[in-house]
Amino acid sequence: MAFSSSLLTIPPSTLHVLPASDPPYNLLQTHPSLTLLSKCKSIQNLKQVHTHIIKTGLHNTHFALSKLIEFCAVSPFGDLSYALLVFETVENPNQIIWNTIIRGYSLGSKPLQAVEFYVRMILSGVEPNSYTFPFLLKSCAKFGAAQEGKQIHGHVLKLELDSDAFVHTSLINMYAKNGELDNARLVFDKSPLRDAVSFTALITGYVSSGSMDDARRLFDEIPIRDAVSWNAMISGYAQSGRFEEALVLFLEMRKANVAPNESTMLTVLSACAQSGSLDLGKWVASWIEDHGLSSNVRLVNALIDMYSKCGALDTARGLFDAMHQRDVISWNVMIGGYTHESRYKEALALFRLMLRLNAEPNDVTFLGILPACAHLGALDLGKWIHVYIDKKFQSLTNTCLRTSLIDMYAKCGNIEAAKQVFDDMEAKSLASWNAMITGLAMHGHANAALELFSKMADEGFKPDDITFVGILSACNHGGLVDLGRQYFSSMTKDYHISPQLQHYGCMIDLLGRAGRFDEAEALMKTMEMKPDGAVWGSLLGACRIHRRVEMGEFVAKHVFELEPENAGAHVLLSNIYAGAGRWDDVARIRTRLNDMGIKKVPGSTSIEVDSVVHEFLVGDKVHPLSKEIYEMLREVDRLLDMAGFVPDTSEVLYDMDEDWKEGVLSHHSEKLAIAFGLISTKPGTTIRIVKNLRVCGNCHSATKLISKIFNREIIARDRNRFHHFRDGSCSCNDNW
DNA sequence: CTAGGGTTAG
Repeated sequence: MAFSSSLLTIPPSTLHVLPASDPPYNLLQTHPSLTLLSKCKSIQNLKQVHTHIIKTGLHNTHFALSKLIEFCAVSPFGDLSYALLVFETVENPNQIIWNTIIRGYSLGSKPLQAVEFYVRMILSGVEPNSYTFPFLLKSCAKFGAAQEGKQIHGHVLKLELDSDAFVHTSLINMYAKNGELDNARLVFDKSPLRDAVSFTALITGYVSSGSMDDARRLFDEIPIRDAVSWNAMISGYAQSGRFEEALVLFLEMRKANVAPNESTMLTVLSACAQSGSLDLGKWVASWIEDHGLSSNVRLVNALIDMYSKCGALDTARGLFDAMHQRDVISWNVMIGGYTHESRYKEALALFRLMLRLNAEPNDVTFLGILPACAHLGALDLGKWIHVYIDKKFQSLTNTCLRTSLIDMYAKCGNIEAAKQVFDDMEAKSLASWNAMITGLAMHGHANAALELFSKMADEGFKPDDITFVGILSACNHGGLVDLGRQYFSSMTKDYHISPQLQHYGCMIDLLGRAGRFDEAEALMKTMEMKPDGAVWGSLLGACRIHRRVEMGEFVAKHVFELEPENAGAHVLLSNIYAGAGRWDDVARIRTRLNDMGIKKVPGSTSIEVDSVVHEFLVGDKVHPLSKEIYEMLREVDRLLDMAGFVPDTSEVLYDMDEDWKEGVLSHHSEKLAIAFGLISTKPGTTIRIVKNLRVCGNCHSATKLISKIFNREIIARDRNRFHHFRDGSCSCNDNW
């Protein structure tokens, strides 16, 4: 504490205040120097006015000096240190001048200096008054200075100022902000002063401590509610996730004929956004227009956010494009909207526009844009952002941002870079550990993931359900059946985490792959929830690996029941039939798929070259370098053929979609992307591709060979995991 | 010269 708190226990002296010796008030008030004061926009302006005041002899008046000090201390264009310089020149400053300096401190970043100044005021013999305490108490509230606040409360009582409405409310607010709700309540209950303002101060205390029901009881007692009281309650509900109640209260506010203001609408729009209440959101939009607030940046930002979260992204973009002025939040909201709706390419495009317009991105921008990089595999852009963050946010140890970088690097295939960021982090969060463990799991580094898990415990972190999804998927991708079982049981027994669908999914996938169908089935029977399509689907995949036709039929029935449109499952079943040479059944499925009009999600593969993401569909001929790509493809096939590669046609049904008719196996999107990578990057460069579906067996075998023939490391992400192809083999050990 | 709220992005 910078001041001795014993000073505060000095009873306030009763020295009288110096009588004012100023010329008549109205003469001064209209003095040109003082009119100029209010027009000052910088400290330079202000110094000129000060000079003028001195020249005209006004500096001998308390009034002019107090006005000057007030401006310096309170105005956003002022300067508190200048106010102090002027203060020191004042002979016997009066109460107003002392109060103004205290007020100035209460607004600044070191509000406790207000208390130091207050002590100085008392020691100089000037008695604090009803104006002094609101500033002082605000300082204590701002700084969380509970002890000082209590002592100051004592002074208030001694001076019998607790009957002043302003002081009274300030006391309630101070206690409420310092988390001493009981004291706040005591002050409130003891006084007959019960206006909307003091009610609201206490309500806000309850709201911020999460006691919405206490807040509501008080709110219902307020004799006359003003907009601020309504806003406090509405935002309280919104912040505690009770959006419906927030919106209902807003409607009641309308019924009570209390005019909403900008704050009300910001809160309401946020609640609409989070609860998907598009209709009410639209109503607010017209309210904003009717009130001539269409160029209010904050309101329009909130509208954009509401529209994009309610699924009307293009309406949001229309508003965004029409804005004359935007701030960083406008950007961020729009980018976040695209990311949220999985429109990653548009998110990146908007980010590029942002940079072109010289708008400065901030941490929130990157939290929106890094997941988009991660999804698209845009490693170059991700790296650029990493450099940017290191340059601009060096001093800032933003754990979220670092974690987002780990996730981006891992999902873009650069697990080494992810590890580097992780190791360099000063303050790790549970999310950071989870991102790293999940990343290692995706890359098939099962043992590294498990090692990190034990290290995590050593450093005092408690794993959560997400950690275990990572751990179990590590075991799964590494084919570690025994360890998988152990971790699964440890999760419930040692960590008391009840398994969710994802955990069961990992385990059943793991057991199925290992051919432990009985055990997988037994585990499914213990599930307290119904297995979803993904769980049955992974079992179906296991049936394909182990050529279990009958069980495959049984399992597929369950998948079709849950997800009749799941084309992937139909394809899997047909592959199972194809594996058994049951071509009639293969044809039957093909017909059924056509009859049902089920469209297979088209396979697409993207590859980033020179910071541009190129996307390929099967048989794609729209790329500007299409001719060269297909030339390379022919060369690839020729070399594969020479190396004795025999295409595996057992999964040929992958090609059954109408659009795929012309696409033979060799024109799968991953092959196109690899061919493009081969012609557009220097020899020896690692090729990184991202596929939206699972890699087909044929492409997997072909890619292994390509990595050897062309001496390239090829890192491929499919919808489940990573494959590192190198020198003719793959990191997944053909287990995927 | 004073008190209560809201701050849309994550």
